[in-house]
Amino acid sequence: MPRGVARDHDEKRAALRKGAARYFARQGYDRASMTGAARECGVSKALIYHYYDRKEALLFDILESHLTELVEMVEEAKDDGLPGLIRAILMAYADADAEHKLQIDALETLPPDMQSPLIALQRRLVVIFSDAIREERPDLQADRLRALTMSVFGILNWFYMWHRPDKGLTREDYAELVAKFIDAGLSGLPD
Amino acid sequence: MPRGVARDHDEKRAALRKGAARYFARQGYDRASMTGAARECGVSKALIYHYYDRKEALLFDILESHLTELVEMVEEAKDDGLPGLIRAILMAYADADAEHKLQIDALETLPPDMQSPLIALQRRLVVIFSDAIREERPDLQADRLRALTMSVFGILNWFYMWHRPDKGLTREDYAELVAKFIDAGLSGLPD
DNA sequence: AACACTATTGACCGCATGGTCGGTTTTGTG
DNA sequence: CACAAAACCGACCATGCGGTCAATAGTGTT
Repeated sequence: MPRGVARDHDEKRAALRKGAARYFARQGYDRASMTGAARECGVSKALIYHYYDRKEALLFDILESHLTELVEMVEEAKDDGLPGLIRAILMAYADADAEHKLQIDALETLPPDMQSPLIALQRRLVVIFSDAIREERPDLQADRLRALTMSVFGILNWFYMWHRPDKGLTREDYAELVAKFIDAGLSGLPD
Repeated sequence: MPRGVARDHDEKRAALRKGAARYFARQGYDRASMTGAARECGVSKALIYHYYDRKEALLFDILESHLTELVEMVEEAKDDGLPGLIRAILMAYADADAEHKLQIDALETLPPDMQSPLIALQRRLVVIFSDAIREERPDLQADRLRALTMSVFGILNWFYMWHRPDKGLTREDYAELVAKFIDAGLSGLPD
């Protein structure tokens, strides 16, 4: 047996993921070209096609590894209650704004069979949050629980759209503020 | 003077806007082709270029007329307090999910000089909401006020991502629920 | 050292897309 | 009615893109 993949194969792939994610998020996945992604990573386009056989495969890898990490972090914070979850997810985005943006607006460009495992990961996040909310308000009907859960995700997912790291509240401060806001909203809700 | 534009010129343009918006939102603006938009509207591609000289001009018109309408409706509800605003904006989206989706994820594809008037319209919405929130909580510091305002927009803007018209709460029910949630959140917030 | 496979590249291809053009039909105006 | 411009179309063009290929350089294994 002559030789396997290089020892740094995984690191190389991770570097491509990171660079491509940054570039994809900046340009928008559809407008972003593979040539551009290659330039951003400092390699040739053909090399990317050595690691990934399609543009979609690269996007899939970016999203899957991001979501997997997210699920892990959130699962660890599962027992800290809703404020803990909010903090955990906002912190997990800290160095992954690009990946997060892609998750939101490029996932649907993938064909259905590539989407579904990613949607399954998203759903795990939703369930964890939903459970935490139900813990605070066990009296909520199912459709209201769902609506409130999605509202919380709205707050969280919108964050990267307006937050500028060098201006206004820090991530930590925002996590604290919004956790209190949501807590107060849930416990103050009539019914 | 031989003849001006047709009497139904504006209606034709509006129909193109509507059809194109639907198609653009479904496919994603970047993936959507002008040929496809033309097919959706039942006209030839060349005809669209008779009304709009670039793809971007069509998108701009869609977004501008949507945002203008939105600002109008929200301005009318200005004095109904935050719950009234929330209801107004959710209702305004009712037949404009496509336009709304485009506003969120295609605005940035426009060149800066086309973006800025649209951003100015968005900013008017933000100011109105921000004022309404300040009315409830005059004690909030500027950066917290901003953070909470954007959180409210997060909730509202995320709505179209998860809501299915034929399932779960109606728009009205959701507007009511989320208005109470936000109200409770604001008034329950310490400091 | 010899080998076999990986890592890496620049040049290339086919195709879809945004946009144009020349033309025909329709219609308001004098 | 005449006629000029608007309304509308099918065919066309140039460009940029995703993806391929043939070839070279590098490296772990025997």
